[in-house]
Amino acid sequence: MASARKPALKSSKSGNREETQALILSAAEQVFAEFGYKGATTGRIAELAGVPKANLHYYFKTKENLYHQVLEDIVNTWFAAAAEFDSIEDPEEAISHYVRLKLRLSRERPLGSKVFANEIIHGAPNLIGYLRTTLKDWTDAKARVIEQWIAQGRIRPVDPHHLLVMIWATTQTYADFGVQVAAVLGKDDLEDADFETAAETLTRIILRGLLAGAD
Amino acid sequence: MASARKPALKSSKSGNREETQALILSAAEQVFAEFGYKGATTGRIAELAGVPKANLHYYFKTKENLYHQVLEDIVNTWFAAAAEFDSIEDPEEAISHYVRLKLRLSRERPLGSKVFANEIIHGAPNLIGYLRTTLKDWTDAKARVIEQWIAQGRIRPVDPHHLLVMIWATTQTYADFGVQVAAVLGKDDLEDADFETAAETLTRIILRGLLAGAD
DNA sequence: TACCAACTTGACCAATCGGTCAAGCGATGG
DNA sequence: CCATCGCTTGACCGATTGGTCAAGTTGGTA
Repeated sequence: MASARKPALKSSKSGNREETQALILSAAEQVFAEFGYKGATTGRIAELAGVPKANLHYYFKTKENLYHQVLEDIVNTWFAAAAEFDSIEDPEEAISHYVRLKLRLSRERPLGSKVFANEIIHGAPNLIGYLRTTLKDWTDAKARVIEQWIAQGRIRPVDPHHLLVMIWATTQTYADFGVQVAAVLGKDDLEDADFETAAETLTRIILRGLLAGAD
Repeated sequence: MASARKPALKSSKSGNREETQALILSAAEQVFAEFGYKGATTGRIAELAGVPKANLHYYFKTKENLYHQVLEDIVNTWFAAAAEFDSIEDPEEAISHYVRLKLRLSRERPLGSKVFANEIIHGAPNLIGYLRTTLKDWTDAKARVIEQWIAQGRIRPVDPHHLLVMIWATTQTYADFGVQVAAVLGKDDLEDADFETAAETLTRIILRGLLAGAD
């Protein structure tokens, strides 16, 4: 034998099962982001993934099924990232960190953000339950922390939920509406420097708006 | 004669030409907003407008054509609204007005906002020219005004373009992501009071962030 | 009355798409 | 060597959809 392969359970000829699935999922994210759910075709996804369409349907029973997986992946990524930040206790540091974290996700995973945005814009038919339970709970918990900061006089009084919405909106816009932002900046694409300027501008305005003086 | 009608050019049996076209455009905006370009079907649009599909194609040659009209209507509305604001000269008043204006548009015309958002998310294939010319020019002009404010020490130094992006993002999110916002607020739909709270929160944070003290 | 232009509409078609299927392939184990 | 199992794939199908068409209908006009 030339070498001992390491088949997880069974081996196969080209790549292993998980590799192919990941390839399809990645292609699906890209195509769903670019064309929307209905506009995406399993044929195009398969082509981008480099597999025949029938093979795609071997790993994912239906297009809807595949879409659900893509959505779930994205939501999990975001949620895992959000957890990392939950512990910070100083308002300035916490908000600054969160803004930069979300901005980095917009930079690194814009396609996922677009798929998510698409889903929400169309009424979130597949995520409404998640929004009303998991996301709402997380938001409420975060809002309570913000209210504590307000009660302690550490930040000015603002509506905590709307503050969180504001942070989501301003950071995700650099992924979802990246084309528009780039256009008004006179560029073809957003670069690292633009994200750095965005982070500076956002944190400055929001933090100063929250911290400056007493009420 | 019972009454003298006023046929624009020629009369017809049910409604006049412009009325029917407006009906179709309104239905199209709704269906495009809900299902995206590809997901929208001319059949559904026609049904919602109360005309046979063939009649829809009599007034609008192709689906793409109809979509262009919907987009143009929205862009024109926004641009007309933006012009109304251009003259205000005091930073605080100007920004407060602009935020409330855009928030009102999100409240009153969320479907148009969603169609626009959809188009941008998918790479703005039909609007990239508009973004790079008309919108960029308007943005640059506005940015110059903001830079004057900064030079005059009337607001703190921030990147003017990113400030404008911030205002767009925060206000349009209440239209495009209304379902998500409502969900984390624990409601089924956003109400007038929510838009008022949003306006308060946004203007407070942004204005205080811009105005507070010297640098 | 006769005619015409604008408008309406049901029936229809070609193209696309999601999904199926059966035949085939490669490797493992007996 | 053969049987089996997981995987691959080209060909195919029914359903949907954008768009067409030809036969109407309506109302104004000469």
